[in-house]
Amino acid sequence: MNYPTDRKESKNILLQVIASIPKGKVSTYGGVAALAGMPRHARYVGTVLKNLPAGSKIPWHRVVNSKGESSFPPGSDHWQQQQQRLQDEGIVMSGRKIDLKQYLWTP
DNA sequence: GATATGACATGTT
DNA sequence: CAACATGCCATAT
Repeated sequence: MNYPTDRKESKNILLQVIASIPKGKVSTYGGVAALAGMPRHARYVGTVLKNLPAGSKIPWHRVVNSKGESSFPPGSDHWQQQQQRLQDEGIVMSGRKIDLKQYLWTP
């Protein structure tokens, strides 16, 4: 059998990957997709996170775009949430971006 | 099934 | 470095 074309499965795999990002590190949408074995599905990762029930234990804040920025509109609630949580994990930001060279999770 | 949308990525200006 | 253009692909209408 090939790789999971079942939406249900693939979604769980993505969530599992995201859940395994260690505290203090981050990953990118594309990175998560790749680690989950589905290249070019960066946008799908976003779609999945969007549908997460509020209060989910999934560390969605550890997923940023390839530039190391939050994908949310600067200043928005989610944006602040994310910034806050990342900072609480010891991640230092230079401006609105974080240094992927330093914080990107590489298993 | 055609068209639009989006928590993306990458290459060009 | 920032703005713009293209490519990508699952979902929603």
